Amino acid sequence: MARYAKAMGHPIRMYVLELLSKQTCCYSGDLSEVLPIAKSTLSQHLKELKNAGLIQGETEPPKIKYCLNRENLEEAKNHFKNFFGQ
Amino acid sequence: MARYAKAMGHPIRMYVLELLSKQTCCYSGDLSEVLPIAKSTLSQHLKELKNAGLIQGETEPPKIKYCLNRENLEEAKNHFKNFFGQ
DNA sequence: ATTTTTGTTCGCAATTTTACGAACAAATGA
DNA sequence: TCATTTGTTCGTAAAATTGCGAACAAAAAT
Repeated sequence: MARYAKAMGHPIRMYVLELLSKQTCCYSGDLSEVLPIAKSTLSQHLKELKNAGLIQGETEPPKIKYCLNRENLEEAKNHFKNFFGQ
Repeated sequence: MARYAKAMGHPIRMYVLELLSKQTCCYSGDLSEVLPIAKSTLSQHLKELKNAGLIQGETEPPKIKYCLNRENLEEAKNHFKNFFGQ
């Protein structure tokens, strides 16, 4: 759970997650246009979200389509639900 | 929300929070006995949890009784609930 | 064949986090 | 009064995080 929380513990990453929870998928290029950070920085944040298992990237050359990792997100959800209580 | 998540993003801090959610309150001395870290390190983690608004310490000389900050925890809960959906 | 688009990786620097022990402060107990 | 208990703060060190631009790679478009 701490691992999930840690990944969620940055505004940029939280922004990405919330966006994805609203529109199923997105391209990192779209994010890059909106977010006030360098492409390389965004790439790192996406990598962290991926490593934490919260998102997954489907390569769709030359772009990459990012989606939530529903399975792990469900697991995370249950952890948080359990902790906070209902 | 990222702020709450960040505070929850460390195993020691998560351990403290889960303990407090099970037994309403505890003394940091009790934690110190169980956790494999120095007192000063524990003190720092508790301070972070306090700064994030997740716990509060009631001074009960010479000890300090720590409890969850129910109000803020409720706020955090709602954020997570909202994010994860139900 | 080149150029463009898209995104990653590589160095690098600055900052933050994590952790420790020593020193300190406050209240209690002998 | 002096020692003990409890916890914080300080200084320090190592590691991780955050962020950038430059260089790179792969596919698409011209």
